[in-house]
Amino acid sequence: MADVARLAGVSKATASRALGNYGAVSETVRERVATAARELDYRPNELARSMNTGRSMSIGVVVGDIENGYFGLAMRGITDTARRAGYDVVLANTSESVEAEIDAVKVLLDKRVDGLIISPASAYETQHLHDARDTGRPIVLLDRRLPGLDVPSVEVDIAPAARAATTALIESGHRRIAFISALTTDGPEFTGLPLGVSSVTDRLEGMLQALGAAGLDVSADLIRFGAVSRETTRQIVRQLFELPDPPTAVLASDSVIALDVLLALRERGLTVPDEVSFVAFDDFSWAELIDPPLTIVSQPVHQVGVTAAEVLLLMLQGGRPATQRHTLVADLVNRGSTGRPRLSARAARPQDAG
Amino acid sequence: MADVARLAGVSKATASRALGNYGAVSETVRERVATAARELDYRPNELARSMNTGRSMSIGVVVGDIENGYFGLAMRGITDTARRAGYDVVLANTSESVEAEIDAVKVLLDKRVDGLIISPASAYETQHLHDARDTGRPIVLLDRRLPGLDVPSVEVDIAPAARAATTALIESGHRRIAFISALTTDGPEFTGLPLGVSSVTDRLEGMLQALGAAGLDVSADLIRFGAVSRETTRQIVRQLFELPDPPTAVLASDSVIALDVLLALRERGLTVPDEVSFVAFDDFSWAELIDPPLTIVSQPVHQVGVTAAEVLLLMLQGGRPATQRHTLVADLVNRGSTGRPRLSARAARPQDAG
DNA sequence: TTGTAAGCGTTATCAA
DNA sequence: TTGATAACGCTTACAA
Repeated sequence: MADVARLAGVSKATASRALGNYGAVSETVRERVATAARELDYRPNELARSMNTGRSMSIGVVVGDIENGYFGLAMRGITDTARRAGYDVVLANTSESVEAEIDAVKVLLDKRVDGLIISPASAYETQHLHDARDTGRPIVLLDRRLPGLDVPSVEVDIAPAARAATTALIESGHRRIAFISALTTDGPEFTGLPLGVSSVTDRLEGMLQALGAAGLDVSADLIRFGAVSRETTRQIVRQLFELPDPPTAVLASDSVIALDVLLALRERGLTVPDEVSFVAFDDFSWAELIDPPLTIVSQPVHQVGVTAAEVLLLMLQGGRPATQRHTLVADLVNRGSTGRPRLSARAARPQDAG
Repeated sequence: MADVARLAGVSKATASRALGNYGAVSETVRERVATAARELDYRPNELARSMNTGRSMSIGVVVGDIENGYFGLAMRGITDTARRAGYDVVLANTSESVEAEIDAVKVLLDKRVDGLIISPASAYETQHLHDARDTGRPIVLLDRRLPGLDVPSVEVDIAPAARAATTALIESGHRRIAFISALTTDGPEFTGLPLGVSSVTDRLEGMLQALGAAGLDVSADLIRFGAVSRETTRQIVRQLFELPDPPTAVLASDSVIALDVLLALRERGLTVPDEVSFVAFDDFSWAELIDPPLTIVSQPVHQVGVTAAEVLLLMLQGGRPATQRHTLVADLVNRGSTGRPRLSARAARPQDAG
């Protein structure tokens, strides 16, 4: 910059004003500086710039697993939206570990990101998020809300769709409906809502509402967590179908689980939807490709990312979002993986396992 | 920092040394400073730190489409590896647009990332990458190499697997084998190798080698580009199967195309593998779930990301990678989507289209 | 409209 | 082992 100023025959301050397009600069000087800059292949040091403007023009995004299609798609919405507004995105992956999240938030804050979009790993350990908010930098929660933390969240209103899906199953005659999630809980047993992740709570809540409305009991043994790998999911499916009174329908909490459950079902020789009805939350490309095409609760995932970025952008400009809870709608898409339960499916088939 | 120094009763320089763990500081002073820092909830300004160390401890990653599972998985490998070494990742998505890429590289460089991992959108327009390299900051190419640019690349050695896949098809009796890619080329017609993206070139080269070795002609009309959306892919499939001599086998260049081709095939009532054999490049979760399970050329995508990060990290530490071209191996996984061609498939079925 | 000088929060240099 | 002081490369008063 000093070189540019010298070549243009002006002071550093004037050159800075000319290149930064602020303050008052005469047209002739502006051009002279521009020419000098081009001549010298000048590139601004955004670090220095950020240091005294106090704005880094970067936002931090903290997600559980970028490898998961859900976050990939949301990420796409975030980056595109942020970029259009001149912001860059610093990505941190936590593997759904709170420790990693704590660390990521710290690092991002130290690097002076202007704001944060976070999909918090836990609703219980949130001190670091309170601290982050207390730095004054805006935070937006992605896909999950936090009861105790007063910051905007962008979510999908999934409970109604979960309820609709469950109700449809009940109306088809299902009485034993299982729910499988990757969420890790204290114990393997379901002990009640809310859970550590609101988006999972909402799914379950919708399901329980439907059950309740139909006067059906909630069987804690059909609500299973910790499906974090193909192997654990397989075990869960095994346990479920070795129950004296096995489920006739299964809800999978996301697309990764859906895949593993479907694989486990097939391994056990259980056909969908004849022996087991199947519904997956989340939107994923192959849902309509497989046989049978999957009944799913579709979510506007890309839009979730876009909206999260928009809300953050608004706050970055000093605005206050009209509401703290931004919800997008989910849709139940009925396809071929759900149908009437058949008696044959109610017989446990433990011997079929591979 | 000044406050911390004051509270600890030392100079700014000493406090900085104590907190930054460098230089010589007595144990007592170190503790005094640490206590003061804790007391004041001191957090370093990494921007200021970066400004005079010249290292931002951030790397930039520029990919075509983070939404694509391939990049999502590679990204996971990159972030995890970088994080372990203390680096953050700034992500830029280009939508495979060279202009966006040029812009992204500029911004990242201005923000002083210490290095770059790029999956270049084009092998033709690379001036910005030469410029980037000339800044002295290390660059590693991901998934694609650039003939004219002397920087390390991390790729999958996919030509042999592509050749093996094609050879297997030929040995099964196939003579008309189509290749469909999303790559956008100058014209719709295939005019020869290399193409603008080396990973696509390699796939095709493997296929052409197999054809050549079997003494088979290369039909330019079976090599199709520009399958950028479900609709264009559908059109390509239509054109292919309305040919007087339609293909009996199709190779899909990646998982997104695979999905769209499969959908288009189904729409036309073409069954796999009875009427059309199908092979997809890329690794994706649902390949073994669908019916028939897909024959694929599997790639260690996560490892590609890890290796790219490792090579960059090495260069960041001043090292020189042993080789400029890092290749990982691909495997042909034979499953159910390939088989012998049947005569019936050779009859064009133009009327089946939706 | 322009220039001077101070400041952003660190680390690097050099002397003590 | 420590401290004073000068960078780092910009922006921002304030004055001219």
